[in-house]
Amino acid sequence: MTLKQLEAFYWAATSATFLVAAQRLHVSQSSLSKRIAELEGQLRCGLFDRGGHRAVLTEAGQKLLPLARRMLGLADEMRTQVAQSSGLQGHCRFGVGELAALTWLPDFVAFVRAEYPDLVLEPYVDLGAALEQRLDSGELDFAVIAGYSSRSAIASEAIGEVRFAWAAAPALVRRQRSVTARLLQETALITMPAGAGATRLLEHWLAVNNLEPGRRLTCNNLAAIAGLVAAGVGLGLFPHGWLRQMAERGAVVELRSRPPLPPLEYTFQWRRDDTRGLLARMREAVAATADFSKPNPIW
Amino acid sequence: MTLKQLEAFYWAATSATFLVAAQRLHVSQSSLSKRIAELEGQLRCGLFDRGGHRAVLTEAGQKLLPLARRMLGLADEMRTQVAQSSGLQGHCRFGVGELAALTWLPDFVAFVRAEYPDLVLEPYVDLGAALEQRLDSGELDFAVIAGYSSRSAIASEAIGEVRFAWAAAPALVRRQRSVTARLLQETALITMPAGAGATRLLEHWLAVNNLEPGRRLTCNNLAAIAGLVAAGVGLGLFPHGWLRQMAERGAVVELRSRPPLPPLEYTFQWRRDDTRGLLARMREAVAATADFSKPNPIW
DNA sequence: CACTCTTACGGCACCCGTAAGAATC
DNA sequence: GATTCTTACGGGTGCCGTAAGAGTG
Repeated sequence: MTLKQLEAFYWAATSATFLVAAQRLHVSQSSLSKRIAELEGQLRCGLFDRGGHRAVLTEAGQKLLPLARRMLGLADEMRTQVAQSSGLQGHCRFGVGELAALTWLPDFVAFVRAEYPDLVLEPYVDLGAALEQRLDSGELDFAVIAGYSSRSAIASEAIGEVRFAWAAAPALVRRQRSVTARLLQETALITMPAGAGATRLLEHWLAVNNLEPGRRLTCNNLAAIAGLVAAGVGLGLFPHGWLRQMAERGAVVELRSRPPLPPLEYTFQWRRDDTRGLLARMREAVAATADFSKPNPIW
Repeated sequence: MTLKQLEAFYWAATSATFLVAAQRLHVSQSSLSKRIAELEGQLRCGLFDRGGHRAVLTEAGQKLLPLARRMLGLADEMRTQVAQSSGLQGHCRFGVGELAALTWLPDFVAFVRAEYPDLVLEPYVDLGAALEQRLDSGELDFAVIAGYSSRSAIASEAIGEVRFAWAAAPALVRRQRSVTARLLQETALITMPAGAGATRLLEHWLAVNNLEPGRRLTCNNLAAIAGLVAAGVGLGLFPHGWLRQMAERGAVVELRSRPPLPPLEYTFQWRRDDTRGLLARMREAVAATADFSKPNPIW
């Protein structure tokens, strides 16, 4: 019996498929399968029922799972308590919403690289809904996205909030500086796809205020949206701090709306059953760098 | 980091020397040393201070030790709770006093082999005092010997008692059937070496009753002593049940003493810091077979 | 047919044991 | 010099990844 086997078992048991678990551990799916088979041989009892389409834990496997979890937790504790390399090591795969990817991500990566030089970060950018699903399936260690998760297996903790403001090209709105029903009707509204936090926020605001935009244009890339807005294609929605920088260059002007958009709450989300010390450290690191409104330095 | 490394560290830390730990794990001392060095490399911190003659735990090592203990305990738990081979496996090295080796040992080995077919037993026969020392140094997992240990690191639990009786060749005592001061003076007293449980019991009895034997003859082999007694060389001391069988064949006769010899208490002894499930099982097995008075079947 | 897991197999890396070396008492 | 631990070095085993196979929905 080896730690590798137990690690393979743990991730296989808590991931959607063996393949997902294998990718997480950075081994081939074949290796992971063999590690588990080896463990089953050692314990002389099946841990997975391979009858169906996907392998599912047997009774013995379910008994073993908490033990394996404690075991890996102990291994973690050894590394952090004893190792004088006070840092974490290994890989950490996490999800980031598009907006956070363009504002907060560089700070976060820099912070973690300074704090834990031996930890390899693997950010994955996608919509919040997709990230939640990947979190649930075991592909990600954590995610930083807008709103709270509705899945019971996923825990969410508020980490910060972002204030959004409307933006448009100066030529589009001339001297107008507020969002009116008529403006919305006459111009396109450029947003992230449904499922993105900012879009959910916007939809809610529109419904509550009984407004409807004339044309909708969605794009899954916030930087592209900024370009579209600056080009006068339509109205956009951007974090406050970011928008200010764009406005200073005269690329866009900021518009006010009545009522103003509520702030969008960002949360740190992780699997409730994942008790590794890594997560507590990452939560701290996220909180320490939580400024989602900051303009991206490349702009 | 592997379980083998942690196992090596644990036994090295709790044994007198690396060599003892290596013998316990059935690997070469070189391998054990390298496993530990490897672990130190993984944790990036020294666990042993090799400055002196023997390696001694550093502060980090002392912090790691309880974690390693819990880890190995968990591994044990996995094997016993999950494995359908309901039994223990691996090696178990234990100490037995000479007397118990000739009476109780065969029963015990048979019992354990039936109950735990995958467990390899390695009995080591010696005097109680020597066994205690080996227990302390980490060479033995447990010992079954007379009396309680005085070492603080060793725990003792009463397991059973043995009643002794005097024996002599019929020709030596003629019609006399009791041990008198005169008989003791005139004939030799054949005992196990000092340090054996029965001998300690006897010394105490002699001192309390203010008696002194004429000649002493010690032998470290109880079977040999039986032969000597049967040959009329002197008086001997044997477990009650065993003596009865010898007496039935007419080889010896049983003598009574006033006051009679008190029973000799046998204990199961183990290292207080050894919390493996193996030990609890072995304690049960010892208790289940605790008949130290039974005649040896080979007689 | 797409997906998931297992089996076969060649290659490389790691770990073991023997034996010699360094250091302590 | 005896003991304890480390280092050097061949040899074998075990593990990995690629690729093909078997079974399910």
